[in-house]
Amino acid sequence: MDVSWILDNLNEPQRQAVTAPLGPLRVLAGAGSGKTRVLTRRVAWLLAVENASPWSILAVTFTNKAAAEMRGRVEAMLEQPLGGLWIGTFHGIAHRLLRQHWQDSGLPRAFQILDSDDQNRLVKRVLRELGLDEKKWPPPAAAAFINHCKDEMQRPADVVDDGKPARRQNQRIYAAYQRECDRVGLVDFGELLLRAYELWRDRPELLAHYRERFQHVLVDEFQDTNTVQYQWIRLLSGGQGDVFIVGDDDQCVYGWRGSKVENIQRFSTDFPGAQTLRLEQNYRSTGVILQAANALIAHNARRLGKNLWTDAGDGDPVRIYAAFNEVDEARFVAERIRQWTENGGQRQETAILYRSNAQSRLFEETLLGMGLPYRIYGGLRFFERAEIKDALAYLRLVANRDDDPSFERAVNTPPRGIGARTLDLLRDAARADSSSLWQAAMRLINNHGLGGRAAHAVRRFLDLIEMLDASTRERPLPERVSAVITHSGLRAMYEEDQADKGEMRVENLDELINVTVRFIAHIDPVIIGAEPTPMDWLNAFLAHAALESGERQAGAGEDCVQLMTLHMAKGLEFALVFLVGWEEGLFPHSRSAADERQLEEERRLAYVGLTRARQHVYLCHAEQRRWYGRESPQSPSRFVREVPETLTQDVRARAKSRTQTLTAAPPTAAAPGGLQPRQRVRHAKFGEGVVLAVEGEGYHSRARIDFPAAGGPKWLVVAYAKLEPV
DNA sequence: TTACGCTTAAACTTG
DNA sequence: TTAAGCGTAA
Repeated sequence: MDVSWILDNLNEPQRQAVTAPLGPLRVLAGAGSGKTRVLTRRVAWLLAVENASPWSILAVTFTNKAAAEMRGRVEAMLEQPLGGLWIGTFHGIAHRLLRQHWQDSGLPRAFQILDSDDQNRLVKRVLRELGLDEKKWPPPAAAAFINHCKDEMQRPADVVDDGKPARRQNQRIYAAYQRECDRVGLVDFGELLLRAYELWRDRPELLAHYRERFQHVLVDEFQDTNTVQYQWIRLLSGGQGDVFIVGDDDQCVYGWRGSKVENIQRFSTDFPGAQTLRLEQNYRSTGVILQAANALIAHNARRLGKNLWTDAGDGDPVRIYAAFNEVDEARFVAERIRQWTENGGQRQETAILYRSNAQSRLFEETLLGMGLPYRIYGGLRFFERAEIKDALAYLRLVANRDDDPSFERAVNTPPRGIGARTLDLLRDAARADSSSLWQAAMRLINNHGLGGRAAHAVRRFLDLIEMLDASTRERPLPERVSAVITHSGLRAMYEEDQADKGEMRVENLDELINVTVRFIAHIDPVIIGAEPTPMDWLNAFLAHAALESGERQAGAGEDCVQLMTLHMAKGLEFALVFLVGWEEGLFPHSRSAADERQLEEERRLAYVGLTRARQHVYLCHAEQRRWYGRESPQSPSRFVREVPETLTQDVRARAKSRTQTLTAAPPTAAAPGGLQPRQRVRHAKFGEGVVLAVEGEGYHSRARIDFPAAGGPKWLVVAYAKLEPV
């Protein structure tokens, strides 16, 4: 058979990976080494050469985006739909299993998925019920504890009591929270994975069935797996079988979310006979950028080891810009982007990558001021918007009256006179006979346990939900959603909202109806089952809303400068990249500095940043930065130093002043601004110092000054620095 | 029940 | 600096 189409344009290691004999295989795929290509070709290889049935293949990714891309590429390559082939996220596949085996999983047929917002709300309520002070036990911390336990496959009973009161208390909270979820049929994200694991672990006949079926398992971004994901894959494959994993231990940057970089490292011991292949040829960046990235990541101790190379030539040095302060940094970056576009470069080929979102503001302002269109990634996603969550809360009450998080959200949105006082009464009543808020509300009304006014308001709310359900029960999903948006009063509330966002929110509510139409057209038959009732459609849609919260909000269209965090940039590439705020405390973040493991993760993030660039990369740091409203001296990140000097070039004077430096007098002569080398000066923050050198003229004339008290020499822009002669 | 001023704290974010 | 959460006042 002619299989050349599968092997076209593959280099030797890629070809080895695609054609590898069946069995456990670990592919260490460096940044830009053709990882997705290898994964999709491997699927084609299994189908075309190994004669695998689509039914026997399971491909797992982390994000919906990656899953969609993989499905699209494989379908395009094979020019046929993929039938029984399962491609999806860990959560999506776990969800599918639980829907199919809800009884064996101990779940109600119409179980609902809690997103992290709902989870926080529920945790809050549990804390209140346990009589715990929210100041002392912040709900997000308790939720984090619960999620961490589930990542680590620990049920409340498995939490080891180390005698510490905090842990004991968290364990109690976890147990109470889980009782609540189980009572009402709510499943959080961690629960999806853990239940799916337990389903197979506790039902040998089911496990045998899926082992028989999924002869071929492929996992993308394996370095990001957490414990339960890892053990789930291990359980399915029985530690052998055809398991094809792809990942890069140097790009594991989600440790704080449960990812265990050890998983990709221990694969070879847990899967006996596993082979390892390395994809090290990079098709993205210049030689200098790769050498810089290699040198930086070499400072990490716990690595499998890998060296990226290219035959594309060295390219430009890594440019380092020491800005005076954050304003200067932003101005420099914007100015360079302007030059890039003047030389014919596209704005969308440029990216400003920062460690934390708070850094974006100044870049935004500066780009706006210069009239450069930009796009910020990191806003809310469609299903996370307040108005959408409002509408979903009503829908969820329609689906399940006992859904307390939704009850709390919907009950006074729009305001209908049911305030904190009344809600407290409902909560107390619900806790007293461990029922849902809905049931408590009904009882209180019947027992006249509420004041006349409150009772009337609550009754109207209950009637509203019942009406929404009854009147649309047999109608198609889009009509039900439309009815909820209108009769709940949400549409009217946002229409009356004179504030800037009201109009957009109404548009979003309308878009929600369109989303349901598209959802129905693309439904996964396994999820919806045969002969679905309208209620099945509603439940499936609600699960969809929780699992696929949509693209992150982004600004204007057209050709834009791209602004995002380093985390969001993973997987993307740009011709020109600015890595900004490379200062100790900011990057690496001060919270990571003390711990070696976390520091290594920060370094991997730096590695991710560098390897985003195809042609040009700038490392920027400021000598001084206004941060949290305080002005503070900053020192360059250790990561700047970890890039060998032979690969870097300091950017000093502006392009404009380059001609000036050519004609400028030697630095021993009197310098502009009245500063001269060896002169002693005083700076408000850095104390006394000695001028080492001066360059440039006018607004951007800069001086290198040694401040012994502030940790050594710094470049300062004379116009900003307010230096006093001593 | 809502509105305003005070206190506090501040990474990264998939499903 | 800013945004969110909370207690007190209207």
